Amino acid sequence: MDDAAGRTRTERLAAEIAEAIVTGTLAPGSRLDEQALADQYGVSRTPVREALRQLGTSGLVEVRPRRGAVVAQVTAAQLADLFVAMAEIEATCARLAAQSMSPLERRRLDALHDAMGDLARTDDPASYARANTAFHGAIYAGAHNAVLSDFALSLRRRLQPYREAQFRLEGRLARSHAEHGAVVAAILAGQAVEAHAAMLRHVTLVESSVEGLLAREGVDEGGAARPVVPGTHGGARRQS
Amino acid sequence: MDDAAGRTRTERLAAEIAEAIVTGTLAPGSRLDEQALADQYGVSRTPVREALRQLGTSGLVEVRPRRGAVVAQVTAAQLADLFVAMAEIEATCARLAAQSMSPLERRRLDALHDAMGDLARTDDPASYARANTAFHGAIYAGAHNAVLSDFALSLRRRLQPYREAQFRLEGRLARSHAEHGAVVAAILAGQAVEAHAAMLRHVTLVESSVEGLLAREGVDEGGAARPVVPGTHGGARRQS
DNA sequence: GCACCGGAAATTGCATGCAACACAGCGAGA
DNA sequence: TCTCGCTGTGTTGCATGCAATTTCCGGTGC
Repeated sequence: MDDAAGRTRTERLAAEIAEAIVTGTLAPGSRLDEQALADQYGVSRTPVREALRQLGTSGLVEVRPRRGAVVAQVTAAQLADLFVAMAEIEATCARLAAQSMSPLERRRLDALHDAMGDLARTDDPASYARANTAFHGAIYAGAHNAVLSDFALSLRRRLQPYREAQFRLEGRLARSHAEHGAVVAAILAGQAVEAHAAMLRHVTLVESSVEGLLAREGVDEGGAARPVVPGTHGGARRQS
Repeated sequence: MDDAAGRTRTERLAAEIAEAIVTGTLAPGSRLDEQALADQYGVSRTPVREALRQLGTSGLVEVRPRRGAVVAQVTAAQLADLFVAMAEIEATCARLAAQSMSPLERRRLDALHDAMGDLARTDDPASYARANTAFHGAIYAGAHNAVLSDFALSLRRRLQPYREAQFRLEGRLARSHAEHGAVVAAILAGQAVEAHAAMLRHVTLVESSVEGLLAREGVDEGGAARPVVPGTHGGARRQS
């Protein structure tokens, strides 16, 4: 368990806290008490503070000067912005990928897409979700632009709690795979405009699918300031 | 001078160091010694460390575990990535702005563009640069998407040292204004695709203009790992 | 009953101190 | 002469302690 691995405590803390937020263990809006976190992870407040600042700039937590940090509250409006931004960035990556992916990258993307077809047919949401991350990651990488791909990855992380549940929707896997098919076809053919459009459609559909889920969970979508709670994934343990 | 203004030392430090980097006072690659910065600003190492971490996540400085922080070195390849990303994001914002700007926002954008015409004709690079920031900011805001506009602003900040010089190029102001004209026309007409294309063209032209400048300053553009130094703007003072 | 105000507890912001690691310089051996 | 290892110095990482601010809570006046 002691995988120090050369990294510093601050880094490990940032990673662990981020993980806890992304997986839903730390619910949005919950207070991040420095001393409590320090006790919990067996360190002092200093590395905790640095980790929180770091997560603050990346948007996962909100640090209010002299008033402590909380897990970032995402309102419906902000969630919509995040999804729109995600869709646009992904679509841009897809367009660039269509223009600049190497033949090897294209073959690998095609193979990955094929493999996901099997997962969709056997209806294995967990495996599909993992492969889905790899699929989109391959397209980010194929854009050959570190800045865009970093941003896409960070957006994906921030949206993680909200998109996980949707793969369990009936038939979502098959539809997702079909949408991917359009993206892959356009990229393989080097059709930039089509790749952009196909990806934009795909991610927008994911968004509406998530919105449907949230609405079903009783989230008032019109309300502006009300925070959106992601679907509960496993026990949301709280520290006393 | 003591404008504490409720903000914490860490925040002010982060802002000041960022300013120093953006304006070129702190040259890329220069070491950021914690104790030296602490002495320079009359604080202890703790807020300096936190500020550096913060700037680290936003990409302005590079923090290497146990090896100190340096002002982010931007290689030619990374600079190209930054400009491509900037162009794509700006173009996306322009497309969204064309779709969703309010009539009031459109009128203001038009007025701003008109005012910049005068600045371009009287050839006032400093004022034009300020107005230019406002112009692009108006388009980010017009996209009505906080995530995209934040990202665009942060990219703009990171590229600031590299784009400042280009307004001094002969005739660049007039050309910039003409390119803006195409963007504004498309946005006012609600033509999303044209707005995207016009903005992409504009920012790409800025990029090639900057690349021309850098090449003239003797930067080996083919070399991968060699860092690019921005044009010197004023006295690059060093701390002893 | 409600708003306002003052004091105590809690929590953050920051300074300081110590230990661990990185890097430079020097000397011994091949 | 070159390489390797050792030691010393400087810097970073982290723990701890104190001061300042916020927040909570009870009391008072309206």
